[in-house]
Amino acid sequence: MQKTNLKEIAKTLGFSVATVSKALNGYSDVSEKTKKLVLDLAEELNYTPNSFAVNLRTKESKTIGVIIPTMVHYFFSNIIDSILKDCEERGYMVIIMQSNENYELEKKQVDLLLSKGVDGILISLSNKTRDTSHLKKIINSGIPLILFDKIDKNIKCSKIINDDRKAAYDAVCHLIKNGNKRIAHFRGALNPQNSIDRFLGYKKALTDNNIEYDPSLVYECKNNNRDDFVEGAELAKQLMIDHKDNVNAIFTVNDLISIGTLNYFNRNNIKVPDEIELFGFSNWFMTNVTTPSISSVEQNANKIGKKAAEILFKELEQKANEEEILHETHIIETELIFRDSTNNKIK
Amino acid sequence: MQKTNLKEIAKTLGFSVATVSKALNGYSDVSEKTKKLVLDLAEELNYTPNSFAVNLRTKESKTIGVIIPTMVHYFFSNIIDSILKDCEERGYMVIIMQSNENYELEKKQVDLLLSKGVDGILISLSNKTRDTSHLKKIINSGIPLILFDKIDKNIKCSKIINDDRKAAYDAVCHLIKNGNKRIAHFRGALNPQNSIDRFLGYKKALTDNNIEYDPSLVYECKNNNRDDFVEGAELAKQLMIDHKDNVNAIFTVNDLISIGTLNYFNRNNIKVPDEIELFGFSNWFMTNVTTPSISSVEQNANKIGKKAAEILFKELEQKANEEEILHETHIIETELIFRDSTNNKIK
DNA sequence: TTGTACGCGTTATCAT
DNA sequence: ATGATAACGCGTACAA
Repeated sequence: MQKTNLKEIAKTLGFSVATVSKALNGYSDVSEKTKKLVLDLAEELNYTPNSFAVNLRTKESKTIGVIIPTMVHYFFSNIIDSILKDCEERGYMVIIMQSNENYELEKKQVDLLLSKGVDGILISLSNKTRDTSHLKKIINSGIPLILFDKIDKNIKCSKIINDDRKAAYDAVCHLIKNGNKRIAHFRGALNPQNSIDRFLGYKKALTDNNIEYDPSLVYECKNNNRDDFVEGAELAKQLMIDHKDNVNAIFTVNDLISIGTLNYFNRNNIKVPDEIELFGFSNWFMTNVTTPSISSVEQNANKIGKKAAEILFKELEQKANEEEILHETHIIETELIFRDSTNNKIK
Repeated sequence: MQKTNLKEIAKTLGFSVATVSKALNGYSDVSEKTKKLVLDLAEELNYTPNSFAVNLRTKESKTIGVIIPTMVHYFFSNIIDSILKDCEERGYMVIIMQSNENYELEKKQVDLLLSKGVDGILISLSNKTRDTSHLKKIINSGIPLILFDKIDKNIKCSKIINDDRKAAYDAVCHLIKNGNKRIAHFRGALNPQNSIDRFLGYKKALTDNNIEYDPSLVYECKNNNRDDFVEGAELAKQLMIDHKDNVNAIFTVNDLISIGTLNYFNRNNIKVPDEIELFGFSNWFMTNVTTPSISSVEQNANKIGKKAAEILFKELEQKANEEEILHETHIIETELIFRDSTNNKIK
């Protein structure tokens, strides 16, 4: 079964290509009879327009591009999940690329997407991205760009983020309200903005509550992803060596580190939350099933993805209508999820 | 900065469009001088060919489509990960769609991909897919189709799979060699082929070792994904009620169920592996960090993705050369990973 | 209501 | 070595 085209249909029906095209696209200036004739034959021949030609003609591809650091991560895969669903409903397709936290790759991928003629681009920047010329290139091309989660504040485009600093602040305040004064922080690497913001939230919570900030209680996790578990356990061990009886709680930059930490405590008979409380970040579903379950921060990844898509389509429409495009920064609310790794008398 | 095209370059340089095109595409019949002239100007103007036009002309899009049941799953996200990497290297883009285990959606997505003019399609079928007319449509369109993991044996195309039955067989044989005779199986839902095959492997291992198959030792997990943890714990509880002192080991259809099961045992002071041994499936990284760690089956998701891409590109090339396309079924080897939830004296 | 004719940007053939 | 021209399949302004 070969693909038919307008010419074929026109020829067998004795009409012109133009009439057939109009009939198929629901133009009003075509008689009901011929319209039906055309539609029926098109149906029968299983006609689908050649998108290459349509793209060339209309200059849009009904395709958007997404660049993320990695796919193999529950946070990002959830974001992608909702982006896909949203785009699907609107008849758009999604091209996904992974930067692998590699700036050069990210740059190359932007070029690829641009050359491919996508209608819009969503990016969560790699940790190594400093230079943003590639982003400016997108904007100069007149293609809507939305940054999410890992953003650059100086780029003139819409952004969808969590308020990491506030979320961390709230989590640590909860630990403080529980009566803890010596609160450690297993922070992320030094560069990523999220990691910085969570650290700053932690610090501010302390000072706002008149607790002296003690740098020796802050440990840095350098690894990524899967190794976080191991590093969480190692840091827990080190923390016990350094501060044994002088620490009441830990706030970790992500859940896997928390789980690693918990694992160390469980193995060494250190009672959570009685001897030490634990607060994670991201509300990965596994935190709900550890023993004890771990309190964490829900980031609402699905909402981030959904909002990102929503704003993109809004800008696409504004562009089509030649309206002015006003960029927005949306802050997706986070929630504290209280579980058994913290005392929760006061909420 | 507006997009330039061949006409622009040709005009400002005083050449014809044809010459410019040739120069850019490295044809030999163009003088070095003009070649350099063209390339320099193209560079300066930041020329990139309009892919819509290229697609229309060459009839290929350098884009492939992938349909999977869900993105939010470590197995699939790992497969996607390696597909993306492979395609990237070859300058191809990847459109990803999620069927959400919904047949109607899967069918619609195939149509979308076809209408979009992708050069090839990779699919892992939804559990509900019985009718395969949409797959035949792909084949009739002359577009290479590769099925992976969740396949339909009757479709004439290349396939990449694990040998689930053998993997399950091997795992259960290991449990038997450890001296266990009463081995339970927490199987998956009744429909999916993987779940059936793992069950059959379990059963065959028993009979091959002269152990009577006892249906009351087989429990069905009906849930998907995240709830598997909870169901694993519930089934463990039920198993203890039903067979308390008359069961030595459990083989579960996936790791999350194993983890749920382990969690129940840990909470109830049932020693793994001393009182009961546990074998999972998929080698999710979390099995390595539970206490005790859980023996599991490595499926080599990355190899599956990589091989799927490799075969696709091979067929693409064969098609381009008008060679005959011979479909292959590749079985990606699995490995037993022995950890602390089983006794491993004999391997 | 229908058809003619052109253009979208590129590649490829065939002259020159 | 270079260029004129057709073609890919479609949409649309304009003429009929």
